[in-house]
Amino acid sequence: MAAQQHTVTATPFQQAVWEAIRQIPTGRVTTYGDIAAYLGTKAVRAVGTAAGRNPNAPQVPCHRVVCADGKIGKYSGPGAVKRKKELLSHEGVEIAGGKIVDFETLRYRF
DNA sequence: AACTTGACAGCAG
DNA sequence: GCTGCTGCCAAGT
Repeated sequence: MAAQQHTVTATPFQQAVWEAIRQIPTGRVTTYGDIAAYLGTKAVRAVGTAAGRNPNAPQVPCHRVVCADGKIGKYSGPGAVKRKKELLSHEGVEIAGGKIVDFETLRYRF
């Protein structure tokens, strides 16, 4: 009888968000709003919250998720935003003035 | 069970 | 063009 294990069962919503982010290929970016729309909801805030709580760091490239205006948004850890810029720049996404260059072009569509 | 917070987005001033 | 408020939904306290 298996007692309830301490398995941190993330809610279906969270898993859906991580799966959506996981589909973003390298050198590509998407917005929280797009993910929300892909999930069929308007809860862009909830999507952002889910991304911040993402325990699958390398598997879920949440650094490829930015604001709808092409701004970087936020990230977790010290020097978070700066690190996010570096990661994106390293993947071929050019950033200028804290915003993505040719954002609409690099924007990935589900 | 209720209130507050939160990795946003859109519109008004 | 920037700042501020509102709306959205879920998770945490």
